[in-house]
Amino acid sequence: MKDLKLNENAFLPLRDVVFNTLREAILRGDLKPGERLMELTLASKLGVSRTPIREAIRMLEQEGLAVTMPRRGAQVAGMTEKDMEDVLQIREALDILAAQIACEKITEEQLVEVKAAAERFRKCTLTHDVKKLAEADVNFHDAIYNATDNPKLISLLSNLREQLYRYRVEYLKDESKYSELVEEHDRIVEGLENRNMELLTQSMKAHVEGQTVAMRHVIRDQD
Amino acid sequence: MKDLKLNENAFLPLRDVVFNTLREAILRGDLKPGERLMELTLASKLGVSRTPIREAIRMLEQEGLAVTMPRRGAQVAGMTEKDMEDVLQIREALDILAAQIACEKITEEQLVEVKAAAERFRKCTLTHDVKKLAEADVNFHDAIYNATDNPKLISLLSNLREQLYRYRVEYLKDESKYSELVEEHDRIVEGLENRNMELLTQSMKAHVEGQTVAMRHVIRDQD
DNA sequence: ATGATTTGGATTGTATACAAAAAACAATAG
DNA sequence: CTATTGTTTTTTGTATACAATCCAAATCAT
Repeated sequence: MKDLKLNENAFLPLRDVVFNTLREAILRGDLKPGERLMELTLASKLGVSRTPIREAIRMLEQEGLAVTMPRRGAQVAGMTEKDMEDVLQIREALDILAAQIACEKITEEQLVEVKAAAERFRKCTLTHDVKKLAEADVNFHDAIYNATDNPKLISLLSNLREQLYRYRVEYLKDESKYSELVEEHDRIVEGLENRNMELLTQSMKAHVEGQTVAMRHVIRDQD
Repeated sequence: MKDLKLNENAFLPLRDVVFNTLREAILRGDLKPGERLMELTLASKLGVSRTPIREAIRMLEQEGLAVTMPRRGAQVAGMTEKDMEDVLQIREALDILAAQIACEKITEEQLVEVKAAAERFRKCTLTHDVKKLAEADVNFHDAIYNATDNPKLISLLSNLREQLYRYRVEYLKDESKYSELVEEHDRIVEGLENRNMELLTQSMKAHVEGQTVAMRHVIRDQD
């Protein structure tokens, strides 16, 4: 386990601060799958008592980032290839759903935001800054999610993305796919702009399927 | 708040027992939307300390059954018509997804189970026992979910169903729709049996859309 | 009266103490 | 040397104590 340090924010209860800290540590890989989350250890590392640690663990558990066996404590949840496939399958369906809802409901303002995000993404493909690129991609999809006006769907999708996060950045390292991604984004924007549900559904489907294939590839290579 | 009593199970940690108890109380309406979940009150009602109560609340929170404002405690989450629509929209997409996956993966054994559940449902429509009927319907859909071999999808769908639960039983009280429901189930079974993805998708879509309309009706009537 | 302010009680947040279970270790018998 | 039992240590589960915050009623000034 790498050193952990509290992401301090004086206004949030400690359980939330601890939750965010652990969540990020898990996502960035500082806490590895299978690693035990021992209350006393974490408590002393983060300089708090066991109480907020325990509450944070209960929260991580429900997010799918930790698993606990009663009386044996919690561990960082592992992500097998199968798990990843399962998540991708769900995300594919919901990403398409989000696009379809957005197609009907998106406002001019929101469309502008989607376009801006697509443009930022395009620019980032030129700078070779993978971190920024990933962020731009997230923004693009979030802009579409937001247009659904369905908070439950939005939070579900962001939870799914979270679970995929560990492999996400990897697949964005393949620069040969950049132009393809930009084109896919453009087609999605076109679909939204013209309220062309058919085109939009097809292009979003192609986009997420492409990502699915790419990530599957990344996972295979790692093992 | 109606009287609460611990669903005692000596092997589970108290937090889980409390969680189940509160979850069921919320779903059956004993704890009403907006009702405060006060730690000390619940603790004394259930005869435990605040610690397991707090942990259970963190879990309910992540399930969407409770909402908490920092330093102000938790309340039972309300379900507006809008919330319900949002959940139904998601469930529709995922139910169809589940059917499509099942169509490819379902085993003979699992198919037998689906058929049996459909038959049990049909029988229940004759007895006018709404509770049993609801249970049979749950079994039918669970049998399909199980065939997806995707645990994350299964647990997501059962969480969504949970959120709809309060209105579920209501819509099953309209006996005039029973024959329609039975027919829809039959078509779904037919689709699975013949591995006819097109038919299956259509019939599942019709089925969940029908439920959506019925529930929307129920909600409107209540307000 | 009305509005600001103080103050007491209620409630949540955090730390800690103690109990119970599990894990690690050591000792002994085979 | 292995297996088994008993003992110690570690770790989780639960209760409780104390601190910080919030809320509402009472008080005070205008």
